[in-house]
Amino acid sequence: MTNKSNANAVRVRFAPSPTGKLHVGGARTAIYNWAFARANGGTFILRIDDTDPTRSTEENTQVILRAMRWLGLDWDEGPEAGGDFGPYFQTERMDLYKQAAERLVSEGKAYYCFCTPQKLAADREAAAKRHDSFQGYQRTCRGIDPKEAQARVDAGEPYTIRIKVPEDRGDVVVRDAVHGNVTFNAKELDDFIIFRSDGTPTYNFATVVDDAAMGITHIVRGDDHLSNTPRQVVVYEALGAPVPTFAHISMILGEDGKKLSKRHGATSVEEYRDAGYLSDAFVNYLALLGWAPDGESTVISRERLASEFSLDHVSKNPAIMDPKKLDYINGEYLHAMSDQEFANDVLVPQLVAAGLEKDGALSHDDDWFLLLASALKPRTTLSPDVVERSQFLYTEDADLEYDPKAVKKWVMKNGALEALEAAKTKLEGLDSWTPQAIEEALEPLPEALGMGKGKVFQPIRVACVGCAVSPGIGETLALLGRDHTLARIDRTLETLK
RNA sequence: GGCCCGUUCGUCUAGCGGUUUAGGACGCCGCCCUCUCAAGGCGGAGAUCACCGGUUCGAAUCCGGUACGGGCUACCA
Repeated sequence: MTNKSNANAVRVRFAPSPTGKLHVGGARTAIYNWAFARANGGTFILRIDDTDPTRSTEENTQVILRAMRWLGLDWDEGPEAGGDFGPYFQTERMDLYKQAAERLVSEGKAYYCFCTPQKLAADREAAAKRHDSFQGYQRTCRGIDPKEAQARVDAGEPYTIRIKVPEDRGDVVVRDAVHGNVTFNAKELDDFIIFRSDGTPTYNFATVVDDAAMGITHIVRGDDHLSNTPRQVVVYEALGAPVPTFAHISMILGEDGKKLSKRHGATSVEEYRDAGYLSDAFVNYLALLGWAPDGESTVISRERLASEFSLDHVSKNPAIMDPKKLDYINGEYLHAMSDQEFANDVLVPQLVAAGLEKDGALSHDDDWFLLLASALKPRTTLSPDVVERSQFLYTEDADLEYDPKAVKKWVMKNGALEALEAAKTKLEGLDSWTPQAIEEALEPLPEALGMGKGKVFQPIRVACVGCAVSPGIGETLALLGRDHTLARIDRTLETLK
């Protein structure tokens, strides 16, 4: 038994803020974290960063957990899973942040600041007016004697806590698995606030305290955080914690190349689920939006993703979401299913959801659903597609609506009457009502009538389906059943006479 | 304003100094199959590798600059 040494064990985390639903960008970040953990035999942690009490809700947390489960991204530590590094909600870790901040103050690595928001705004404005290249905090309170500061705090004066960026820190090099080394000069970093006057930690502080405490080794997150990373590195150093490796991944954009938003249509994971996308296909598409194991693969299994994923093949530039390709991949997954799987997992549930079938009291036997599944599967891109294509099988003969164009093109033509009558005669005499039997019965008709195949089969199709599109004529009529088929042919013949 | 990041077919990408007339996939177009629609098979169009310089015998690949796009610079995350 070979055990990876503990020191090298990969620990990654996905830390969404429950300020909204899980959107596609977040989902991809989660997928990369998950895949990286799995590919390296590491631990995948889910942490809820709910330090913003005004925007975080319990409902959003539940939506995120549900989305994660639907995506199939199982987490080893986190809400519901537990773990040795909990709690996994930041709101339950408030004491930790306070202790950490106060420890830094006592060690002289952070200090109390009494500047009012008004003063800060005025300073900023003045710096801008001077065209000062540095427009951050002017370090007004940095020089206050610690004893005096403590006295003011004790006297009840409002304060924040700011990190003390070391004067001589020089270049801060962020080690990034996607971007390589990114160098920042510490001089450009101001002494930013790590603890607010209301007693809550800021993101750049809380996230570092947690990532350090949880032993996170690789931070995979959106590249909107790259510019903040040197600040976080300073916090790691103040805390005396090892600095993890980073991997900043790009944004996902809408078709117009702009940030994904409502006007692009679906942006949340659950919207895609509800639209009928398969979890595997969705994960597949998102994983390959910014990562490629090679130049060839388009369809990649979850297993391959979980074994081959690596950070150094993650692309640096933003990716535009392509709904057409997502549809294609979804179709690939659908078509790869067996007829039985398709019937059980896609067809019947969709028919039930649409109200055409009743769960537990299906109107047809297994063979019928299997036949319908085989007929519809190659024609399905999104699961709900099956409903519309099955509709003609669930409509009363008398209520079937006919597409006027199809009728005009195929039924109101010379020969259609003869074709329908001949088909009727053939079908009436059939003793086996299977696709094969039906096709064999109809197959000689075109020649016998001296007509093209389309001229014969299309009127039958339109008569029985109501439109010019359906699976093969044998399958279509077999599914419809003899009685309905003949009734519909009769009804059409009626109108022709 | 300052700092940081990015830029290969319409889109996702392969490419890590010579094997490249830049490969694959989606989409698009055409053909085949065919009773319709799909699926499937075959083929095609589509990228002066953002631009300008430099390094090199040789650059999409390395370096510099420019342009354009994005991020950060908050008591948001």
